[in-house]
Amino acid sequence: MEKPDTGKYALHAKILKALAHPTRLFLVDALGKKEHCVCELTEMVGADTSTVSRHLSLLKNAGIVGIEKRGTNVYYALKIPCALNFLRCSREVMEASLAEQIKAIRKQ
Amino acid sequence: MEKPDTGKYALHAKILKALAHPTRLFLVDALGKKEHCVCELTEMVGADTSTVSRHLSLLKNAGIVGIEKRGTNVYYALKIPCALNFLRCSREVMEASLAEQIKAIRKQ
DNA sequence: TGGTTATTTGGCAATATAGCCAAATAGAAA
DNA sequence: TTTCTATTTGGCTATATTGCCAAATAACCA
Repeated sequence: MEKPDTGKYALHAKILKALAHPTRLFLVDALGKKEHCVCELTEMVGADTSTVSRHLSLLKNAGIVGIEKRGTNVYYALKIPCALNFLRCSREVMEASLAEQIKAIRKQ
Repeated sequence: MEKPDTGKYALHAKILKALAHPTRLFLVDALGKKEHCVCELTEMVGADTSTVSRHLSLLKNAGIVGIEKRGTNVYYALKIPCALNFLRCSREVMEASLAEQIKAIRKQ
């Protein structure tokens, strides 16, 4: 068994970290349906443009989304469609975790 | 489409965040094979006991692992086996992301 | 050219996270 | 009881993350 902080675990954690934020999950969900420019996403998210831009560039750095410039707009699109499967998959974990937590509360 | 910071996305992000650390991924991997006490895990991880204990309690709060006290030891076990499927699933994302990043570097 | 719009980036403050050491706690055994 | 071991928690520092505003940049249009 490999120790943590070796490549494998660090890399894996990096990807999870990139997705581990409500706004970024929202963005990935939205981009999974179709590409959007920053202004559209800003409108959907309801935060400052600069904030949304930073979240998007973080996702870009993780290799999850890509960009295409058209006119003054920058269009973001999901580059890794399997990220959606992964999210669906992790939602099961979320639901199971929730169920466990409810059980734990009842036990108190 | 639901806005971020509503329950669904926040909860999902919480679970991902709990897993988004090299040491915690390592711990989940180890506990996926069999239960372990903190001292065993500390040995495997190679960090301070207090650090490992804190990572474990974070996983416990997320509902991912559970404990059983036996003697002076505390045994941790994976409470949500589907977390392993999820990790396998997210590894695909990691690999795809890596491939995309390599492509991006080549383009420069 | 100058002006307008979309986006990114610098800078800052608030907050969260991670790690260690040392102290507190819990249980087992002498 | 005291002592020992395993684990958790308090306290601290260092670092990372988030979000906003304001300034910089980029691409278009007049």
